[in-house]
Amino acid sequence: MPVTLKEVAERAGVSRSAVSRTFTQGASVSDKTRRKVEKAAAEMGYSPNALASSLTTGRTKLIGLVSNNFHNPIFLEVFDLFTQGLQERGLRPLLVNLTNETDPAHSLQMLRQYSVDGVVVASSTLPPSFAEAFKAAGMPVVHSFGRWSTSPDVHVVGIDNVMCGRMAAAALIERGYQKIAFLGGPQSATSTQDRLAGFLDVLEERSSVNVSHTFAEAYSFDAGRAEMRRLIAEGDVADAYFCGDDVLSIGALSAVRDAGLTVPDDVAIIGLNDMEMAGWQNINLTTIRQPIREIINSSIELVVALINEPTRYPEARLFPCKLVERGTLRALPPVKH
Amino acid sequence: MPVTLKEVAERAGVSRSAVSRTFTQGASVSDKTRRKVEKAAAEMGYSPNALASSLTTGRTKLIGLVSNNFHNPIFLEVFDLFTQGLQERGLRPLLVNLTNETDPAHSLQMLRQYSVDGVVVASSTLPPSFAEAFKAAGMPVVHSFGRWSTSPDVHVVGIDNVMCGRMAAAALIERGYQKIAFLGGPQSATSTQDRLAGFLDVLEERSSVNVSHTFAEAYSFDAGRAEMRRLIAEGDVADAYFCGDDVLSIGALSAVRDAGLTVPDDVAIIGLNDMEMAGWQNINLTTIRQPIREIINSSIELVVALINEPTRYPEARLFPCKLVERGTLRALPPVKH
DNA sequence: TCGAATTTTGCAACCGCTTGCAAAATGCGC
DNA sequence: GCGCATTTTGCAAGCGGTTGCAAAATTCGA
Repeated sequence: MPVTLKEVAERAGVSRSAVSRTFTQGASVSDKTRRKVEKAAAEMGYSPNALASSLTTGRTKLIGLVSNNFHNPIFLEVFDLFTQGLQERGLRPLLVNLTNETDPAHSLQMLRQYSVDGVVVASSTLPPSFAEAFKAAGMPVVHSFGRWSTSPDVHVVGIDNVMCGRMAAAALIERGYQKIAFLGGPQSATSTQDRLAGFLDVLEERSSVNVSHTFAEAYSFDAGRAEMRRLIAEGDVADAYFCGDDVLSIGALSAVRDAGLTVPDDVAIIGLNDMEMAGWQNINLTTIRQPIREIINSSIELVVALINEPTRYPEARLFPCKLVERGTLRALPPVKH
Repeated sequence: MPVTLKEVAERAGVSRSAVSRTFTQGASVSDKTRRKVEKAAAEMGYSPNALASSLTTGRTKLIGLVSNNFHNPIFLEVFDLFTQGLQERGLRPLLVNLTNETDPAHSLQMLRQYSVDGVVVASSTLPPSFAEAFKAAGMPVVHSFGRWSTSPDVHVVGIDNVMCGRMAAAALIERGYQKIAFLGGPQSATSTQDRLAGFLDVLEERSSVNVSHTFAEAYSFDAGRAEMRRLIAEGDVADAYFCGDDVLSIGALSAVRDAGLTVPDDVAIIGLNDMEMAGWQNINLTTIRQPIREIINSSIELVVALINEPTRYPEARLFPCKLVERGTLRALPPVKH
């Protein structure tokens, strides 16, 4: 049904090569034939079949976007930025949903069947084994939101979660909180582990502050709420919590308020991500902003670079995070002179 | 780099056709050669190149998923269900982001270049012209969340928005509200128009109730909040609002509460969608549930059916919605005998 | 205007896989 | 064990493009 190169060639009265060349960047065609071809192509509504050309060029312009976080609102932003960023570069995202998927082999096969040019693994909870498996199969891969310290061979773009943990701890100390806790995401997530490590790193030296930590079962509202309810029921509530991420924070917040406690006076909460919803006035969450847009643009640039330079030396691209002050942490005490 | 059919054939000591046939359903191969081939394939880690085979079969197993709603949390659920549903059937979603896109021609080209087998347009705000353009280009297309009444030629899967408007009106009347309003999404969205039509349909006959309506600029928190603030500032607040969708409702709710009004006593709100977040205890929104899972499964089934039967007579598949009672509407008055 | 240098063009092979067709192999009944 | 029907197999062409190479056309200098 769709019109092919051959038909355009016939109509334009030129060879198939001529048509092919007018549609490939930097090929040698005279203005005259180019015009003939373009005219014919326009008349017939021809556009080249990217898949057919991929056979000979070895490039599909397909980028696999694999993720397992389809319930965290932050991922809407991720998808939006990724798809737009890829489209702007003439690339197409092939989405792979890894929910309930534990074996890299299967996803690898899905991607290989479509010979994607590169893969972006966007997840802070997927183990490094996924990105590593793709890399081992010879695919350019970048792990966005991943941990770089333990997978030195795969390109990572994201933030320094340890440093974020430190930043959260510092913010709480500066504001004078004494009984402080970490309410993390799933313990198996590298992001959780690192945030906790940085957090403890700062706080363990301070003998004056009381530190503790627990984990929620997932980065989700329900998990955050359940864990906070448990803490409240046990009667061991801290003054201030650093929560694993924003959606967890919102869950925790709801539990705190349901218990009749006020925020930030009885219990303070600081999140991480700064997803759109964190700024909604009825949420108004103080949080550490992860620069999603920069991470994603950089991930795209990197995976594209990798396509042309597959043996490129692995790197970690880390972006600084910033504290976004809203209503769930008390204000800084006035500076003394 | 990746291993090809030819290499497997050589290793297994059979012809290329034999290898091809062992990997295609229902082809005739003896057990003996099948075993030989499978052994060789396993040893070499071969998996067939879907794109190459698409050249001859005319099927890419790629389904275009086009949308423009990348900021409405409901779409996370949509993406999750779609990608999982497609994967289960051995299909792959090719995501197309139509944010800021007004011309169907460009998206059409993107889809055609990759010769997708079918397209699902998932949006209640995209004009019917998109789905129609795809259909005109000979692509199997289903418009999920679309309006069927004005595009009788394209397959639509979704809900009856007019009926939902009626349902909302009835719910408000049953509960004895007297001053009632519709706070819609963008006026250009077919979903908004239809919900309003159904709403007015029920209410206009009732001379005792006071009805009005306005529109927010988008289906978004900010738009809902802004519109509700405007209404409050003008001092013309109704007792009960039917909001365009859940995210709009949440925005409106935040404005109501900021103004010191209580919900549902001073102002009641009913949304539409029942996205995950509507059930969060700190939101607790009474809303009309749109059966997303059913809509999406049905959309997938339909687009798959369309692939094999392109001239299939167009149909609209509408799923009933249900009221989900939570905390933003007062309870039903007791039944009188 | 002519010949050499340069650019443009078409041919043909190939990318990885499928499939109609005819030949080869197998199965079956007696 | 034989002849026939049936199944399995390989050949070769083709899907829609790209590209190295050599021939044809153009450009350019003198």
